[in-house]
Amino acid sequence: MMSKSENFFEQVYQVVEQIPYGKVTTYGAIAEFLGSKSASRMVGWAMNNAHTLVKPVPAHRVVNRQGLLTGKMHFKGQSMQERLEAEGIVIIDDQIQGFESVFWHPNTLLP
DNA sequence: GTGGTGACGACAC
DNA sequence: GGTGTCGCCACCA
Repeated sequence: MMSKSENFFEQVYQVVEQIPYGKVTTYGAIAEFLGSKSASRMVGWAMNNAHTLVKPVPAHRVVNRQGLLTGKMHFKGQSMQERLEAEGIVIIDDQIQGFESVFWHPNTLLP
């Protein structure tokens, strides 16, 4: 059968792609949704691997628990901040303003 | 097969 | 209250 390892990453990609426009989520929230809240590092690593995916993943909508654009350095072309601002999100000093207002929980996918 | 690393988070001191 | 350390799981050398 298929490797279970892909399931974890697959879940991360699925959740990230389901992030609605103008909303953002955190690594910890995704990790928690997957069942391992402490596996936030794995979520970040999944984003790194998402780079190799054929399917586009809005990784720019994923920030750390503080609402800081920690992974912006990994983005090519336009900055991560520009993309978020284009969605109506206000960012000052790499920090999302009203982070709680734009914070989207993966749990929203559940009924 | 082992060790080190990583776009983080929470806890201990 | 800031700093330091561990934990989590998967990938690379």
